[in-house]
Amino acid sequence: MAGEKKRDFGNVRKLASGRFQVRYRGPDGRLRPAPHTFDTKRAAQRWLKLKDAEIAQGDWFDPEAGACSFGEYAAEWVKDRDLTRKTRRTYEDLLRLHLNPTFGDMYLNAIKTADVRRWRAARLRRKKGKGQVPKAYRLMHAVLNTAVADKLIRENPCQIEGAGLEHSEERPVLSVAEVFKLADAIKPRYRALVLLATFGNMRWGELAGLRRRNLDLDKRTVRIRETVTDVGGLYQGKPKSKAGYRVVSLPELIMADLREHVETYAAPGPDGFVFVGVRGNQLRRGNFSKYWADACDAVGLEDVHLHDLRHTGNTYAAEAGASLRELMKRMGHSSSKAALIYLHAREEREREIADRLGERVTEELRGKRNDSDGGDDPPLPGAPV
DNA sequence: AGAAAGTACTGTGCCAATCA
DNA sequence: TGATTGGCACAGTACTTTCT
Repeated sequence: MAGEKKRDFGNVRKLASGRFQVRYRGPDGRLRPAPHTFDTKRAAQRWLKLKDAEIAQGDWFDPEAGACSFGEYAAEWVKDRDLTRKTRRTYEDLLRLHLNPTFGDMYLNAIKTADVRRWRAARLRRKKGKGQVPKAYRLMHAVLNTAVADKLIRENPCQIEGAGLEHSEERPVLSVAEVFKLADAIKPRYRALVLLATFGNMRWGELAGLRRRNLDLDKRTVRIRETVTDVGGLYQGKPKSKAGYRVVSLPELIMADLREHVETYAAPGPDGFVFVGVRGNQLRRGNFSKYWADACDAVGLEDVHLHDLRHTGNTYAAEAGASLRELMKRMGHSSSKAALIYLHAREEREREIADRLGERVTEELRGKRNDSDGGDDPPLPGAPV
C-alpha cells in the first residue's frame, strides 16, 4: 500500500434489478461491460478475475473485433490478394452463390462449427452444385484463417474433417481408332485440333493460343508459349506453371494433317493463330463446344471431353514406354504426382497383358492335353514370331 | 510421402448481337 | 434468317504448393 496505486482493472456493481454487472478495462484502456449480468456478487467477481487472467496472459480478444460481417471481411480478403482474374472471379462467385447467402450477414465471431456443418450438409443435399461445396468450404477456411491471424476470432470454425476434399472420377481413355473417328467426324477445320490435343498433349487454352511460329512442321515439334483464357472476354496468358512452357515432339502420323490444316485454315503470318473460327476469329470454348458435341454424337461417344484427349495421348506415351520425366515434360507438369497417374495406367495395362498371356497359356496347355493336335492358334502376344 | 490447401484451368448452357 | 460469335453465369476438374 506504500502509495502504490491500485490498478483500476474493473468493478462489480449492483443494478436496480438486484443483479450484478461487471465492467472491466481492456488492454486498450476502454471500460467494457461483461456480456451478461450475474445472480450473485461472487459469480460476478469470479468472472472478473478470469478476465483479468485472460488479459494478463495475452489471450484476450476484443469482443467487438469479430463484429464484422463475414461478407464484408471476405470481400476485403479477396480484394487484398494478388490473384489472377480467373481465380478472383471464382472466389467472388463462390462467396456470392454459396457462402454469403448463409454467412454473409453473420459476424465472424458468431460463426460456429455447427453452423458450418449445417451449411455443408444442406448444400450437399442439393442436386446441383454439390461439387462447389468443398471449394466453398476451403475458401471459407482460408478467409477465416486470416481472421484468426488478424486476432478477430479465436479459432477457425471450419473444423470439419475431409470437408475440403474433392475426388474426381477417372476420365476415360480413348482408343487410337476412336480418336481418329472423332477427327474424321468433327468439322474439317478442327480435325488437326483433335489430333494435336491428343498427340501433342495440349490443353484447350494452349491450342487456342497456339501461333503458327510455334508449330514447326519440319522439326515435328510444337512449342507451348502462351495460353488463352476466357473470362469476361478473351485474354492472353502464360502457361499454368514454369513447366508449362515446353516443346513437345509430334509423331509423323499426324504431320500430313497438320500441314494441310496450316495451309487451309490457319490465320496468316507467323503470329497468326493456328486455330481460328470460320470468320477468322479466335476460338472460344463456348463456341467450339457445339462442334465437339456434334462430333461425339456422330461417333457415338458419350461424356468425352476435349481434355480427355490430352490424357489419352499421355496414356499412349506411357504405354510406349515413356519415363516419368518424359511424361512430365510432354504434359508440362511441374510435379511428378500428376504424371504418376499415367504410369499407374501403364502398369495396369501391363498386368492385363500378363493376365491374358497367362490365360492363353493355360488354355493352350489344356487344349494340348485334350486333343493331341497342337492346333494353329495365332502366336501369343509378345511371343517370337 | 501423403493430405490438405490453394490456384488456375475446362465444360455447359443460355441469350443477345452480328454477320454472310 | 440461320450460322457464327460474344458474353455471362454457373458447374466441374486439374494441377501446384504447403503443411504435417
